[in-house]
Parts: sequence; structure tokens; C-alpha cells
Amino acid sequence: MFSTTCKYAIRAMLYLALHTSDEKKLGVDEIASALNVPKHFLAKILQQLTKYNLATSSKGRNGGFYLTEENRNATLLPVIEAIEGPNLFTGCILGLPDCSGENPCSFHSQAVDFRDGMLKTLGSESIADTASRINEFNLKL
Amino acid sequence: MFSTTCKYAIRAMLYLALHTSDEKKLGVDEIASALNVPKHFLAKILQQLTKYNLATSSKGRNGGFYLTEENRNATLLPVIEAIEGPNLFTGCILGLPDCSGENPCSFHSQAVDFRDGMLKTLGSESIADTASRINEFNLKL
DNA sequence: TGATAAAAAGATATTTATATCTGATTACAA
DNA sequence: TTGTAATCAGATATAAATATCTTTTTATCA
Repeated sequence: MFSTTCKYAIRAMLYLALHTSDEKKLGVDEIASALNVPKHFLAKILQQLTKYNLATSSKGRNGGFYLTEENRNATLLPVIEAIEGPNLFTGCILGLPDCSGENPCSFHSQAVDFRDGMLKTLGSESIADTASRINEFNLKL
Repeated sequence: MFSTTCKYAIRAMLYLALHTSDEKKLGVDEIASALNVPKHFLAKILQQLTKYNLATSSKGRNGGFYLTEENRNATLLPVIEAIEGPNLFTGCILGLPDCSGENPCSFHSQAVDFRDGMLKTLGSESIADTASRINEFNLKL
């Protein structure tokens, strides 16, 4: 479903949502070891998310990555789109060139239902809310 | 969802279901150009499926790939597993290491429902039946 | 039996995803 | 203003997926 890069991005955003703020920033080192993810690779991803204004960073002493209120009130959808491009949820699941509602493949409706559900969740639940749920269930990121 | 390789495999199997039999075999050239898929790559895939006894081949003149009755009465699930390995439908969709029914991530139930639905369809509908539906809707492979 | 048409097998090439490394830049603090 | 801790940027490395090419083997037909 999601690439490794995208999974790292999502986990990192949720981690930032849970552990950072305008006043509390975290360096890549700390985030990477908390998530058990390669540090330089994660740095690239966070830089990209920052460029898209989905996360925020500050250089220098006491700098690091963090989420602003605006960042955390956004959804995960733009994060995913920033990594995977805009075509993640398009195209026939079997790769049939002409598959559509009128000409459905065997898995068309199942795939569409799932994708629509995912899109709805991803596009409506804020990162802050998602993080709260993670927190509530005490789920390790 | 599925890799390019896997999509080619599925499409090829359905094409074979629709156009071949013990008496009517097709060369890779023909299948590849019908599906608009790279020929040598498809050959590799078909060889692999043949090795797993999911498709059948014969060498020499009038040889080619085809599906036996046994092949077409099987489902697409083993085809997918042959290509993607056994872990296609496992693991948290967000890549969280400890995600489970008790500790669900935000998308756990959606992902599980979808996967179970896909597994059920993939594991119950025969390739022949799937091909019939393709045929019924006159869907281009 | 010899030519041919096909799969099988193995080597190689290309592309994309994943991962790492190094140096430059920035911002802050002492 | 100088040292330092951090991001930023760009180059490089590695691994996996995708694709292509060539040779060998096999079966069949003429």
C-alpha cells in the first residue's frame, strides 16, 4: 500500500505531533532512533515535508523539527501525496487499462470502497486527532 | 497494492484463461503484444508461474503457454503469492511495529476489512469465473 | 534426420527505491 | 564574534524491481 518512505513520513509526523511544539523541537537523531529508522534517510524525508510546509524546522542551537498548530491541524493526506505523488489512489488495482465503474474488474468495487474510505479518513481526521488516538491506545510508533 | 510484476501475472493468467486450452496454446510474443507488456519480462513471469504449476507450457513446435482445467479451476491467490511472496496481506498499513487488533492504528480496521475482503474474493472465485466476468463485461485486459 | 519454433535458463542492463556520507549554511549562545 | 549544534543540500552507494538480450534445450514437423 504505502512505500517505506511514506510509512516513515507518516510515523515521523505522528511522532512530531506527539512530542513537539513551537517550544519543543527535536533533532533528526532523536526522532530516527525513537522510530528505529535510518537517520539520514529520515532527514531527507523531513526536509521534503518541511519544504511542502507540512512540518517545520529551525536551524542552529535548540533547533530541530516540529509541528506548528497549523501543521498538526492538517491531515495526513497531503503528507502522503507529497511522498507518493498524486496518483496513489488511482488506477485499476489489477492494472487493467480500461477498468472503470461501467467496465469493472473483479475487484473494482472492493478496491474503490477501500480507497474511498481511506481517502475519507486520511482527508478528514487531523494529524492531532490521529496522534491522540495513537496516544489513547498507547501504541508504539 | 500489487507490483507491476504481479499485475502482469494476473492479466496474463486471465488472458490465458480466456484464450487457451489443452488444444490451443499461445507463444509469449502473442500474449505480450496482446497485453502490451514487455515480452522478455512476461516470459520470465510465465516461466515462474509454470514452475509453480499455476500455468502450463509445452516446448517445441505448436508449443506455448496455456491453462489446463486444473489451472483454471484454481484461484488467483496462489498466483499472487507466487509473485509477491506470502506476506502480501500482512503487517500494519502504516508500518507500525506493534499494531494489532488490541492496539490498532487509525486505519487498522479499514485495512483489515479490505484485506479480508480481497483475500476472500481472491481465494474463492476461480480463475475461470473471473475470466467469465471479464468476458461478460467485454473488458480489455 | 535436419530445420524450425517454441520455452527455459542465465547473463546483463536500466530504473527506482532505499540508504549513507560529506560539506555548506544557518542561528543561537556564551 | 566565535564556536557549536542543528538543518540543508548535494553527491554517492546499495538494493530491489523492472526490463532486455543471448544462448541452450526441447519438441515437432517436413
